[in-house]
Amino acid sequence: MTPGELLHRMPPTQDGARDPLKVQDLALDGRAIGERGSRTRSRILTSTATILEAVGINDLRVVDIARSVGCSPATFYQYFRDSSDAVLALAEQVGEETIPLGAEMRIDWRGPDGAAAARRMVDGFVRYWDAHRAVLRTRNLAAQEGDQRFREVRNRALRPLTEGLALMISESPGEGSKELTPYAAAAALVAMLERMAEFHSDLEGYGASRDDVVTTTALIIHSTVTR
Amino acid sequence: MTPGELLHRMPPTQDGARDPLKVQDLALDGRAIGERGSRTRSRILTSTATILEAVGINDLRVVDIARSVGCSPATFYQYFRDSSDAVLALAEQVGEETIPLGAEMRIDWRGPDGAAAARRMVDGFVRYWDAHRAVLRTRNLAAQEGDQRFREVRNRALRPLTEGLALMISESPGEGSKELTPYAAAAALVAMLERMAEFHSDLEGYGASRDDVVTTTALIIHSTVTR
DNA sequence: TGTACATCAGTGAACGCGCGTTCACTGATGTAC
DNA sequence: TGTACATCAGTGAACGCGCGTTCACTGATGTAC
Repeated sequence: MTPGELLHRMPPTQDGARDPLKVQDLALDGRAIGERGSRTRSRILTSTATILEAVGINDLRVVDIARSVGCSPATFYQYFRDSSDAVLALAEQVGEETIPLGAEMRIDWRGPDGAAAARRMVDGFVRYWDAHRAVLRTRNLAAQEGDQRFREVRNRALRPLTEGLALMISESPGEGSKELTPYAAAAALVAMLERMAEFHSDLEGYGASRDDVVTTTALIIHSTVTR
Repeated sequence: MTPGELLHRMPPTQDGARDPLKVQDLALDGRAIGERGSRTRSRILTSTATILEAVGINDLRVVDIARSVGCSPATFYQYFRDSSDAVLALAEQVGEETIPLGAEMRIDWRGPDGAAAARRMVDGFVRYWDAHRAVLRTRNLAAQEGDQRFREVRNRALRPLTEGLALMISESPGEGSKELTPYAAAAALVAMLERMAEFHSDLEGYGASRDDVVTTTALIIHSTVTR
């Protein structure tokens, strides 16, 4: 049973207002969203992702999304404010998936499995990008353009990595790490990691395979964090 | 004397065609650009840069540029195909300025002045970004969106850095650098450098000063290249 | 020095496309009794 | 089991804004003689 269904079966409260915690289950015109509605909503999201991949955010049109879903533009506006709102919802979904990558950082990277753990993290991150390239690219572009909503979604998604790395650096006993500002270094490494994940296939044109990119990136991160 | 003036005083060739090397001095409707015209062209570029800074490329309108220059939109179209064409011209101008940064890489970074040279390079690069933030941001956004013209301009501008770093890594005698793919590592480091230059002021909110960012970034680059 | 001519430079006003968005409506589904 | 009612869901068609772009034109400048 979906949350939508659940809400649907709940009696309205005395003044007709709904539980504020469930406010996300209201359509934008104030209707409650039932099972059928939430299926439509996710079909819209699926189509949005497909079109986004094909044409990019600048040419993403509500009319095209609606056509590809097989509904009227008016239906789209029941669920989303505009096309960027739908993309934001996609970015939020996708953002969740970084959490498992944070697990590699609870291993001691100075230990015998350290370099391998770093490599697993990088490899996982690149695979994550390969799976969601269009949405992640768009999220980052919007964030870079200054859109606060997308910045927050991005920061939240990257937090397991950023904080994991910053912690490692700050706890590092080595002499070399004294000069590093942990948070700045972590931000730098994550920035590098993201760009490599985004563009690794471009580098193949210059003779660096996907594997080379992963190895190289992991090595830089690992050695910076454990120096 | 500007190239425009020079052309202006040249006699037309027999068939009325002009030297193809001077084709950039023709307006888009085929007229030759004289002194007055090239002054107008650069006023348009100046206004474009100002507006770009204020509103970003997505809200950059030909009409607004024209108004701010004090001319008609039709005049704009004498010199540029559209607003992105003007931004491209700006990006080309600004791109030239990375050349001096490449000089720091002709120093031996393993030597006593190595770490300082790396720091000077990073510091110079951050200052370069501070001076041209709006144009560089826009150039990179367009490049990331896949616009080939902007990719080329960006790659050309970064080439002194990318190639300098790749060369250093490939010539490095150290054991650790054997695992690095020089070109991939150079691309990774430059990516990191760019993002730090772009966002260093954002990091101040997290307690990392501009100086911390420069030091940290320089350290990561230096130690990766000389390991 | 003056005049005719070629060429460079700039423009006002409008056309028209493309898309976002909404309105007033019909249809589908669930529930109470 | 049937019927009335409330509520959820979806829509066709159109309005209208905002901007890119162009046309047919006037004005400015330089040059030949």
